[in-house]
Amino acid sequence: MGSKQSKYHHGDLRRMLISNAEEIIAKQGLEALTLRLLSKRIGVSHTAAYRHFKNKHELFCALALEGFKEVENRLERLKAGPDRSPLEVIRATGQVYVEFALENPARYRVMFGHVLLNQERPPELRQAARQTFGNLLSAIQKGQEMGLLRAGDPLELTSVGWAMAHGICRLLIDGQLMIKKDGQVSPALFTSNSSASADQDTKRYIKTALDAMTAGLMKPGSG
Amino acid sequence: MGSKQSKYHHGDLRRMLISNAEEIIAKQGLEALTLRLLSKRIGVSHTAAYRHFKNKHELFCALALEGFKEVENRLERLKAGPDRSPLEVIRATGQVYVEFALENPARYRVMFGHVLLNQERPPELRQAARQTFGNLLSAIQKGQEMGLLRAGDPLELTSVGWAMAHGICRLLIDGQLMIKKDGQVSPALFTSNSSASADQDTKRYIKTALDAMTAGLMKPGSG
DNA sequence: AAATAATGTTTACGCTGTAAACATAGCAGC
DNA sequence: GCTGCTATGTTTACAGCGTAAACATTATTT
Repeated sequence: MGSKQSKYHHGDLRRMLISNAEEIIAKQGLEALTLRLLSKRIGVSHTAAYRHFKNKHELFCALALEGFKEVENRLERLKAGPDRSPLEVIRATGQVYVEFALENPARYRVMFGHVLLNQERPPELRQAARQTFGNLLSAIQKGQEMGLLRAGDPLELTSVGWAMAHGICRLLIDGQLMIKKDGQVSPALFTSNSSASADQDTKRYIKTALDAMTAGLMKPGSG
Repeated sequence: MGSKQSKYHHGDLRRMLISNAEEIIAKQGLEALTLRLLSKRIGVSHTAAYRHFKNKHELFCALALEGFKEVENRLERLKAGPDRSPLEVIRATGQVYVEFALENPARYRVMFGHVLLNQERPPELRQAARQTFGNLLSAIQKGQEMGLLRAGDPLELTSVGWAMAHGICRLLIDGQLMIKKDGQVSPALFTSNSSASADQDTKRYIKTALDAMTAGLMKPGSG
């Protein structure tokens, strides 16, 4: 497995495929990722990837898995901090999601879009997704036990919270929200193409959205 | 413009392209829509569409426009009914969105996904989108004036409400939520591919989600 | 050392969007 | 009623895509 130049055998191709794919989708977007371009970029024949992934879908699954690991890392850091109330945890979890999405829009789209859902997902990926979801679930369960949140099936309520956070992420990363320099928020569909969003105001929007999300999950009348 | 058979000139191709495209994405999904298949289906050469649309993007824009008109129709029906409180209007608007999305998933994806945003949108489409958004906006403004909703920039709050409704739609139409026959909700990413969702329980989920959405928009402490 | 497995390349196929050149039909002005 | 113009088709061509099959080379196992 000579890491120098054995010419024929690359030695570390799988790793390279994943990391280069991530760079491509980060810089050029999801649809810019083609197996042929990816291969050319690495300097390998355009079918070499097929020795490591059955098809493009499997590459996507691998990318998604990396993404879930990354999210999990960030959430771990949260849990390592001081103990917090379930409400704070829910909010912080949402924050982590949104931040991750904004920093990795295409990756987020792979993980939570419909791309993966057309075909079968490998068990590791399903496990990773379950674990990520579990973080929010347990916080919500705790919140319900303490009487802070809406009653009912915790899975359902978690899915509701997830939907809200997801909606915020999607609108932001799809560029649907134009947040202008004067602080005005307006849907991009309205406008002509001249995306310019002020970081400061994006933060304000996220704050309001997360406030509304947590408030929506709370037991009515406990605001 | 003989509607019979002039062989060469089709006479009504533009209309046919749009309606057939809608059928394709409704039945086979968004990525099944190719200009070549579409042309073949209509019985016309594979470049004929280019006399009516500059490229595929323009066809998408036309599809989106039809979608916005349809949503607008449904919202009109709402306004034609008895007067309602802003909160009821907001809720009903969300309901219309979610129902439309569930009935027209691929169309919804065209309208609100990132597909359209990479390239310039024609003015009519922007206007239609603005009008659709305006429905929610005016309800929210009214609700703010009446002191029912969170204070602050109405555009921002509307975008928050929109994000929540959008999140619900996306999770549902992307098949991210497995709503099982026993009423259990769980993310599809967890599971193996065997989608079976019970209609009844989907309705229950939507109800909870819309409850949470409206509650999230309300002024804290007025629950 | 020989056999086998892992990992790469070459070639080929049918699909895609779309540009360019050409063909036909309908309409305007004389 | 002929002539040209414009709208709307078709044909041909090209580059890029995912991926299957056959082949080549290197690594590993026996």
